[in-house]
Amino acid sequence: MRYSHNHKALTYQRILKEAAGLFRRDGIGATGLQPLMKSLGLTHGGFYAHFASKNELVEKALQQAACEVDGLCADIFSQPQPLHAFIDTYLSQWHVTSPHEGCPLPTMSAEMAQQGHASPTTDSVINARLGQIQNTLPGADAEEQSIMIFASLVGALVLARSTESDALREKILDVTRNTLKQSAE
Amino acid sequence: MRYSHNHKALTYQRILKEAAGLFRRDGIGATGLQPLMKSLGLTHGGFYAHFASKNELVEKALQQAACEVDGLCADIFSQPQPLHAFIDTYLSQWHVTSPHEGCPLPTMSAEMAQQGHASPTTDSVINARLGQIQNTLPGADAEEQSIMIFASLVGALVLARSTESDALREKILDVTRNTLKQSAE
DNA sequence: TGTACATCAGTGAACGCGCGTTCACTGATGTAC
DNA sequence: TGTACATCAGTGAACGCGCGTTCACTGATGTAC
Repeated sequence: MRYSHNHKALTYQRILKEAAGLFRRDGIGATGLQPLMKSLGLTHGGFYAHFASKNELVEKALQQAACEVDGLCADIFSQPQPLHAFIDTYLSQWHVTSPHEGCPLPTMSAEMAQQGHASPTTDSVINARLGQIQNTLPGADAEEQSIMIFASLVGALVLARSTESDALREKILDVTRNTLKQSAE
Repeated sequence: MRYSHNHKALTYQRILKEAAGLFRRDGIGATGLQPLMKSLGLTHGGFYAHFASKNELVEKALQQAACEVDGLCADIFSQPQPLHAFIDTYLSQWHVTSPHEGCPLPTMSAEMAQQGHASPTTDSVINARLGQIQNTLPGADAEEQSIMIFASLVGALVLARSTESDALREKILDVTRNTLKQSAE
């Protein structure tokens, strides 16, 4: 082989990682394969040595983003993260201004659904988040509570990212954060 | 003048209405001006007799969508709609499958924010919905409650539209609907 | 009433551009002898 | 150790296409005489 035995696998991962970021930050449709490959110092023709089509990349990038966020949500020792920490992270300034590193549901999955390319990965990402929240809840209605909490988090994040006024954005984040945390005691 | 004195104004409104629907259903980037004009039986060149650019249309279409939804939310006698009715409408099967007629926040505003084209209209749409909910609430913390309720609605709608599994979608909608309605007594 | 003219909403070809995709090619490498 | 060869990740020109935008134009109309 021309390069080290895992050179191609490394390039594949670099493409995946970059795409997962750009798709979430700029949108899938707004991210061209040409600029994507160029940002990695490669030419666009080589893309098809790694993926059959842009659609395949989109699917794989969603999985990649899901894994990144899974890792981000689990703490260092793979213990369930306390609920208040998850809430703080999900509604942080960082998450609002860093969609390229954040939850792919309000960005990639929403656009994929709009284009009629729903993916089972989306459901598994939703279920992963719900399960993660559920694990921190004691009661019998933990599943219902987890859905309410996560829907609030997603909605507040979407609204916060859409607002132009800093005051309105802060109010949405603060109120949602505080209400969720105090209702969880 | 060539046509009736308000012919141009009518065409303007037809473009606006069609765009407000397509932008919400397919996305702004995925909606071309050529297909848009063609779907009205017009040619694309005439577009610029009505709007200076696609960006101007986007801004005006967001306002149009906001007005449509305002009208949809207010009841016939312009009385505030009962909260439970608003919740039922926002989380209805109809709203999930008819983004072209629904709230422009999870569709247009989210994409506009992603593209760096935040609009004051978005903030006013958010404030309008919050105010509408607030009017149905008695307590002193009506503002906080309205934010929590609306964030939950937006999040549940975004998640429901993204899911592939009917069961998961129904569960998200049902749980959010029921929990919000019973917590509002 | 009949004719000439000015208006202007809408036409459609053309512009440069970036898109996703294809493909004949390159050239640095590991392998075989 | 030295040379010839096969491999194959990456190159870059080219494809047809649709995009947003421009512009010289058409032709049905209301108005003026």
